[in-house]
Amino acid sequence: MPRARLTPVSVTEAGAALIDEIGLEKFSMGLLAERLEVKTPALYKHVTSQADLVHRIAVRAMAEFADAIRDAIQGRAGSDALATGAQAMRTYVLEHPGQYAVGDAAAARATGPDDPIIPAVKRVVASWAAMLRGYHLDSSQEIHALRMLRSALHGFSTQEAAGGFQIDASVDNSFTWMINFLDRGLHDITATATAATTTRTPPPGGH
Amino acid sequence: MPRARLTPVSVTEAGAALIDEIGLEKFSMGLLAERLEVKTPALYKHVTSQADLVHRIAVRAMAEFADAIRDAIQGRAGSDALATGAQAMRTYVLEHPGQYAVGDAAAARATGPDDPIIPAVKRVVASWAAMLRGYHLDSSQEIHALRMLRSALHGFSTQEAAGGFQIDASVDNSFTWMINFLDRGLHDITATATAATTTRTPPPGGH
DNA sequence: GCGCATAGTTAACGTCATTAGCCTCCAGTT
DNA sequence: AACTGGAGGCTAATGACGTTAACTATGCGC
Repeated sequence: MPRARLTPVSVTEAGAALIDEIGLEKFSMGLLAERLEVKTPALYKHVTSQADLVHRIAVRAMAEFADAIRDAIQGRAGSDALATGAQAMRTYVLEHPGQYAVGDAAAARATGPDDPIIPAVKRVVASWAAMLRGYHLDSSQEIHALRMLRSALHGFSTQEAAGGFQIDASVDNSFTWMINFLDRGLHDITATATAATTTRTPPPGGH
Repeated sequence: MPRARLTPVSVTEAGAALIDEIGLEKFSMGLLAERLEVKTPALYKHVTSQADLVHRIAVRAMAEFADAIRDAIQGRAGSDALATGAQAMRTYVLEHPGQYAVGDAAAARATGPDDPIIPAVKRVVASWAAMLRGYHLDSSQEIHALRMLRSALHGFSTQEAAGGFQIDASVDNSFTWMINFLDRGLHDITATATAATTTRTPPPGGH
């Protein structure tokens, strides 16, 4: 049995892959050790606890997620940036459901400003904010549009990943429909920018 | 120590309350037994396993959730029904985060058509569908609008419940803003019903 | 008052996270 | 090439938790 096989990074990577395959509930140190062809206690030479390992996975996941969103939006603007970024998010969640779930949970209960997941979360928010800038929203509405976008994309992606959409046909169509809906609405806000912002905009007279 | 104190229902109710307080991760049979002033194995006289108990909690939660949505929408239509139903959902999730999470998870992996959670899920969907009918959408778009609505409301509520919105100020405003945005968009679809449905509707000429 | 079905109890087992203590391999020194 | 020290892996043990088995006691129907 040769030495120097595992490192904190390699353990984290293997854990990330495993958590995508079997989910956080079934994830265990024993399973990960087995996959690494090592006995369970060996893992503790590289991570201090299961909680520590999961947090490392979360940080790594959020960083990769931030990269994916940034790369998708890069060089695009407006509707194009929205559609591409949204698809990138959906793809990431579908391909890495466990990592996304863990990253999202860790971000929500991030301890302090020194938690290494915070920069990654900030990069995600910055990407979405940059994307929204293409719609020239009133600055007072940006925070609301951002939260709506996060909510809609997060909700759709996680429900799809969890198998929450019964008729699996046309989920693609539903997603693009939603993106079109959001895009149209964001454009209309800009178009009616001088009207009241907190009350409903009257429907346009016709097409 | 008198007899005949616990029942499957009372155990489920106590479990539901506990899971809201401490979350699914920290939930354990030992803690629930302690709260019921009983030793752990006593619970197994009323539920067959922890998985069984959690599933009972899920079914109960989904039924109560369905009731809340139905009651909120009852007797209302259009924008009013949307706003009230959405607030009812948000309130339920914020007040019962553990139960909602468990119910949602159970619904996603519902085994067969004989799973008792299915009727409850169907009632929820029926309520949303009835609400959407007030917007007179093209029938081909209903499924997409429904999924978008579920995604947005689910995403917003769960992220808020998890503490995912950093600046906690104005979360109320963000929610009503989102509801207004969705309402406006749904009205606009109806107004431009004869135009192409899968491509973006051109922005209205002006206000 | 008597029995018995049932709710609850104690004891025990298996699994998992975690820790302690040992062992062994290999890098760098000589 | 032998020496050594530290790092990485292993076995054994502990404690929490889910679960089962076997026992006990209680209160309802006769």
